[in-house]
Amino acid sequence: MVALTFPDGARREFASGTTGLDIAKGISPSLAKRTVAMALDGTVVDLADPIERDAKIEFLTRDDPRALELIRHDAAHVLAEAVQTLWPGTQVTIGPVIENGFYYDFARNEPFTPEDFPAIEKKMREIIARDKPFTKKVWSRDETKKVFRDKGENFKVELVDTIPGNEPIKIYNQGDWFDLCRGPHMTSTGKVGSAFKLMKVAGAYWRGDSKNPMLTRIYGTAYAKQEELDAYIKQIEEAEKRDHRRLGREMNLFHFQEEAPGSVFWHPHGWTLFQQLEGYIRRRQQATGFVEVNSPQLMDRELWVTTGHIPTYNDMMFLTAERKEDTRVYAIKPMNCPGHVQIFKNGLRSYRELPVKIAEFGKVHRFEPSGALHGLMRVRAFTQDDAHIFITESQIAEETLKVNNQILSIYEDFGFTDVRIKFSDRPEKRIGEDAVWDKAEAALMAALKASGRPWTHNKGEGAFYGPKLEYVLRDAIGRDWQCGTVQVDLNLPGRLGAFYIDDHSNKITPVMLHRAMFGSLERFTGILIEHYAGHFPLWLSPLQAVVATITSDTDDYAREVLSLARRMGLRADLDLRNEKINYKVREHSLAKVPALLVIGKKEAAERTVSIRRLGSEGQTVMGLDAALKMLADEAVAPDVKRMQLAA
RNA sequence: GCCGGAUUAGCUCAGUGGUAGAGCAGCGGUUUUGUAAACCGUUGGUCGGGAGUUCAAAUCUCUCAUCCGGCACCA
Repeated sequence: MVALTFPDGARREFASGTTGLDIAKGISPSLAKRTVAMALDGTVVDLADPIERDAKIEFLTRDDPRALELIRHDAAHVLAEAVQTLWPGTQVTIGPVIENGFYYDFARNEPFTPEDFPAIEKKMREIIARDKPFTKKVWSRDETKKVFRDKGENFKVELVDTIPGNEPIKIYNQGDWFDLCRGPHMTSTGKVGSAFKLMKVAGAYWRGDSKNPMLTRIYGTAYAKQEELDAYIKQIEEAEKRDHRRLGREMNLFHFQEEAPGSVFWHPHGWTLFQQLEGYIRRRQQATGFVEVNSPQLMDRELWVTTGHIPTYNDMMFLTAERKEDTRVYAIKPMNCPGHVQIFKNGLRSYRELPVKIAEFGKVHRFEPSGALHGLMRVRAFTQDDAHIFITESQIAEETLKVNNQILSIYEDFGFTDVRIKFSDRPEKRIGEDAVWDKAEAALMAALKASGRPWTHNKGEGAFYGPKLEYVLRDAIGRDWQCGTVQVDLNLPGRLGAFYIDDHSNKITPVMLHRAMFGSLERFTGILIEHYAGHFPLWLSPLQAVVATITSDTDDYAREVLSLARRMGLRADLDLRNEKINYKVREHSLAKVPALLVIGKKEAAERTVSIRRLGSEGQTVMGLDAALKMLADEAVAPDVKRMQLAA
């Protein structure tokens, strides 16, 4: 007998081996009909599974949030059957559930195109309408491999070998069609419903390795209800509207062109935004003891051999050509650290000076693979808010924690509170002794734990010279981008011969922390464009106010308003064009100008302005001085505001 | 880098082998206007670059470049 506890707290006994379906039927036929799966002690399993031990039992209907994964997973199976029915000979591989849907990877000589979607979706609807039950069988390893080998499903054969020896090999049937699958599944294909949609096709390497053949991946999504699917599609459309590449063009912030793939042409407004961010970081780091430097763009290639960059990243570095007058080859810096070590090394350093915190808004160049380029988010030339902190070993945890706290405090100023932190430890390709890595990882982990923030472990993803913490922000379209980072480096300072004199007159190699807060200013600008959907807070907005006239009679007063606004430090423009005020309001609203100062005869006569704020329908009339003072106050950066309050 | 798609006026896009188009923007006029598009006129293109097929190519083929969606990569 097994004792099952129901959600209402009732506890009943059943014969061991009774299935969830039996129990549901015993409660009520309609419950059995609505139930798609069950959860035993919180783990979702097939409703047809026999129950062998005491547990808490719950029946899941389609509407249960936990059933969404099942709907999508079942949809993936239906997709696979549809594709194999339409194109016999296509091999199936894997088809997991992902964050916003599912995909299935197929091996077929002819690639699929989105034009195939209607036919595939039609076939999927047929399969769903047939409503065949999902049934599970456990096969032996050899039997499974033979069946799939005979079917020509070579990828599935390979997959069987990756399943750990102690796990059963499960086969799920839906009618005649079957697939190797971990499960669980719902009771039948009909439960998938009709709220699904194929989204896109893409190439993807078998088992995620670029050395393997490329498969065709079909992405799809599915929801319990049509309204939820519609809402999801709507949400994607809305996200596309705030895509930074689109807003960058519409707001005239920057552009790219063929001659400089992956390099930004910053327009005046975009550059203003960039400079606000740079100024913000400059103030923040200045307040915590960083000093700013500037190091050479080009340095001898040999230096980069010493650091280990050339051996690790040769293909991704830009190098100069040899020339008659100078046969040395120079590398365009892909990182600022070697330059900062040179500055640290120039002159004798005492332990009393540590920590030495050297910062630079260094522009680095990296030959990123062509397929990786993506607007401002992934470029070949970018500016880091980079710094290197030279410390003793005993200072690692304390200084790392300080950096961590400043990064999080900075993100908060922009409204990012949901920040993912990743801890990345030693990669396969690395420099330095394992004992050194042990120390570096332990110190970094201590700081991470002290921060009290949630984090995830990114095994083997550290830099070649040390472990790191990465701070990840999400863009409008749901893609994650690494911004800040702090890395413990027990290798490079030694390689470059840096040392300080300790309290016993010994030469000691310092530990170096690499840190970046925005990371790439280009990327952070892109993320902010999307985060604010172009509606920047006043302190960041490239153009803060436009003075717009209604008739030309008031041009002189408008010019005076502009000049006073500028004298107060506001970034303002003047619109004296011979256009109706409706036209001007529309145009500047679309350009996302935060404040519109409208000047008519009344305002000129009374020395007032009519302020219309972006996003509001109405306007308020204020005295000129008060209006400008209000805007100037609001235009103060959040960190400056705090400094003013502290003073 | 790999798979697929795209590239026509400043922008958004139409044009499937036979004389390159529209809307918006721009420019020139008229209009002096009260909070999201006044009216009239008009400029603008080696159809991404190169090669080929053809009497004839924006259109078909090849190739290169860039961009887009994924994958791989990301010091």
